[in-house]
Amino acid sequence: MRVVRLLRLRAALTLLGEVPRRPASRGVPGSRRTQKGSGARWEKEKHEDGVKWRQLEHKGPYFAPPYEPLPDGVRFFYEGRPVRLSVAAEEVATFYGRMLDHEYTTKEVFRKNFFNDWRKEMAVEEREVIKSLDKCDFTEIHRYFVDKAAARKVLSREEKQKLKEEAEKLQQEFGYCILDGHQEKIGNFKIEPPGLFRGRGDHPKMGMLKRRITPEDVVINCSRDSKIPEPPAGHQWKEVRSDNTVTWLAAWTESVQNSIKYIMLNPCSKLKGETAWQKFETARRLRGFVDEIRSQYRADWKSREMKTRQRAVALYFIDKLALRAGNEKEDGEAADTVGCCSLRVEHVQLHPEADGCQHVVEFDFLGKDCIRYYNRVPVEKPVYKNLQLFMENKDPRDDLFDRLTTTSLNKHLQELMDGLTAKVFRTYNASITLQEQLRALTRAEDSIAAKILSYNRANRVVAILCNHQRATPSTFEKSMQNLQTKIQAKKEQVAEARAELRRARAEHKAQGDGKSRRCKRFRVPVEKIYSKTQRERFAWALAMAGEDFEF
DNA sequence: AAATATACTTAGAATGCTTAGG
DNA sequence: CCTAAGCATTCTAAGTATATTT
Repeated sequence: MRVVRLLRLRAALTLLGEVPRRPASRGVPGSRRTQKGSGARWEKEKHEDGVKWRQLEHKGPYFAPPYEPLPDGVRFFYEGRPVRLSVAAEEVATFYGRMLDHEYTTKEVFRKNFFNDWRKEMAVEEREVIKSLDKCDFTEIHRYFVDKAAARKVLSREEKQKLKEEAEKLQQEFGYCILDGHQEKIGNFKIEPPGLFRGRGDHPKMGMLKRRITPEDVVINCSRDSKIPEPPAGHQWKEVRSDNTVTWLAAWTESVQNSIKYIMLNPCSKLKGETAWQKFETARRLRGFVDEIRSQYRADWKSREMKTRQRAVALYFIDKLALRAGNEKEDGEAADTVGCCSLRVEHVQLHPEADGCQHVVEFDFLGKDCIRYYNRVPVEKPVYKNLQLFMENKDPRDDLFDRLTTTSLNKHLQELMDGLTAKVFRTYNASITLQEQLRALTRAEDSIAAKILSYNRANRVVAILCNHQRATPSTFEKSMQNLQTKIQAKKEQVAEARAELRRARAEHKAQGDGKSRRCKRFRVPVEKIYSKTQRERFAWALAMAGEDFEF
């Protein structure tokens, strides 16, 4: 289950933590900051407005290794006859061939886009021959990559070790930068390799060729007086600039959506940690304004201005249901998904009465990543009445909030509280929910195992609020699952019984253990909850969270 | 004021690694 | 031991937010 990890930690620490007394990270002086109020330690060395660094030095990005042509024995067939492809066409063919067992290759849009882009890479003669994807046979190519993957798996211990060391060497060479005198880990130092675009849901561009990026596509950002990264031999950077108002080290434009991709720092870096911390401070500040804001939007439900009413109802949804803001998107460029402000009439249904409640709104729409949001919620009467009004004389495809944009909503929020935007409500409500759940579910005398169970349950509640979920398995996987359903059910029963036993044992042990019995209300060692990486990433939170920290 | 560009966060899928159970 | 389930990490698509341009 995926849950916004920052808020998880932040709120969890408040209630769970045996919090280590150690400095947050290098560059942060040793003494622990005071428990409430501003995060003086993390604010130290603050630059003036908009400036993100004084010094930035790095080695540039790591490029995908060049294409290795297929061995002669691996052939591509057209209409049953082997056809020798040019290197350029072959490379793109391998992108498709290796995906043959993926559901994508059964989708018409994917196939059409791939074939269209593939033909562009072909030589004239190839293009004259290869005219239909249905007549293409990539099975040998596919087999080749399957075998290759299998061969990797059965490598000897030493060979695997060698591969690991090579990866480590790469990490050492390209994975770090110097920012203001400190070494920092980079998040994504590798340029994305070429391949076929894997858009989610019904993406109109799925299958398109994501071009290979060369140094000539890449803009480097570093300090003027630093050692400028060397482009790979025989190449040049598109541009080298020195802009210290941004945090990225390198950038390029991706060929499918024409959007800019960035090389940036790892979340454990000071820079990222600071902004994450600030984000929580903003959400925490909202606590002091939220009552006022709520009575304000309630009053606005009766405003004479339609614009204001729409804004007030939308804000109510964002607050109550943790919906995303819902920016507009260009159609034809991406899958048809919506958020709060971009909801259409077809996405909501009004029920005067349902499930024994009055004024029920039924939401059914695709949100971020094409994850379905389905919910039936009783709402207050004025909200219901307003929705009826907003839907009057509209087509299903019309905007529900036709007088509202994310920009105007955020402008309004900014006036209510400095730094307030729509997404802050998600952070705020998720954090508050986790904290309340932890309070409700845990007791001081619980064993550590029981507390962890409560913690996981609390997170599940937050996940439901935020509609975090994985896509349903593909039809292929589904049929596999069906075959195994019976076995699975039995296994689960057994596993559940085992888990129960283990839990009982753990509890027994914990009860008997004097040390853990002395635990205070929420104490659980932080290692039990967060992996090393997570603890590094949230060093700032660990450093600032005191015994009595509350969100 | 609408469209566009830019920079940054969020989040699911894919992949890698560890560990529990046979 | 080996295997596979489950967790962690990596990858990159898809969001949000806002500044700039038209």
